[in-house]
Amino acid sequence: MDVQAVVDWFDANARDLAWRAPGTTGWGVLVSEIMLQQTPVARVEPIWLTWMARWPVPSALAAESQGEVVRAWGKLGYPRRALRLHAAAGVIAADHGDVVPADVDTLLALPGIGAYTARAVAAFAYGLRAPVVDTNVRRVVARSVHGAGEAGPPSTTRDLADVDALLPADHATAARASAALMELGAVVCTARSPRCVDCPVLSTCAWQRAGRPAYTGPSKAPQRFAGTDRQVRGLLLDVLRGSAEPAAKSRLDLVWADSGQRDRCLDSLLVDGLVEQTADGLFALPGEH
DNA sequence: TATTCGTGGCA
DNA sequence: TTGCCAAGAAT
Repeated sequence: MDVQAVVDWFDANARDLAWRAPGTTGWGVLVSEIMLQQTPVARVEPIWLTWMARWPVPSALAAESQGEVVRAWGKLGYPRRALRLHAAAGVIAADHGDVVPADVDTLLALPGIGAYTARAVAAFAYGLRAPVVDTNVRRVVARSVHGAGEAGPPSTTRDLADVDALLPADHATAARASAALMELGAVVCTARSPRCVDCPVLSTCAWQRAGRPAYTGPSKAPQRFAGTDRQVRGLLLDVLRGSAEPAAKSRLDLVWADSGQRDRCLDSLLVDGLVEQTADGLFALPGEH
């Protein structure tokens, strides 16, 4: 595919996202990438702005209690991300001079940072050539290169190689291309109702040339939520987020009727370190009592 | 490799 | 109304 065409399109059409503002630090990029995992841009932006004002450097976040960080995470979802980011900030402050590393392998060693986030930070914060593979890029490659309606099951090794083959040699342009491919998937080459009329690589798209065939690969497991432990954990944690003082179990019991599931979920929150029990048997966010 | 882990908007 | 989807990581 013609990656340069995507970069040119990006130059003219990039969204004006808060973390793309000139002067955003590696820390700012890292926080944005963690928050954006499985979470829409619109929900992240206000929280990110709050965090940057409150904790402008890793050591500032690391000095905060876990509970306060979980509370400030609000309803972004997957609150273990907040705990892991807090832990990563501690390592960055202690071992890396309070500066987010630029090296992919060093980033990968930090809690909560995986194959995507490590390369996203290297590319977007430091302008390095690193194949950034997220759900958007996987879809763009599946369509424009492989002619498939959507990406098949992820394979880090194969996905990285696919994107690596597309990136130009020099760091700055490659980093720009990584951002451009993601943006194309997020704005034009979307999962449903792709806006192909606006696509900068329409003329060379393998999926388009094949007549936009429907996806034929294995179907992904349906993503349920209602009635799951995820929902119950969310309800339990929401009580503690909204409470300045530790709460009695009787208060937590109100959020879900099934006591077996309720207790199992509370226990898993304790195991995860998202909730702590005080000496007098009450429940609270960690480190706040 | 397949599951688990929140939350909410939208077609 | 409800299933699908949203810049994944850890296990």
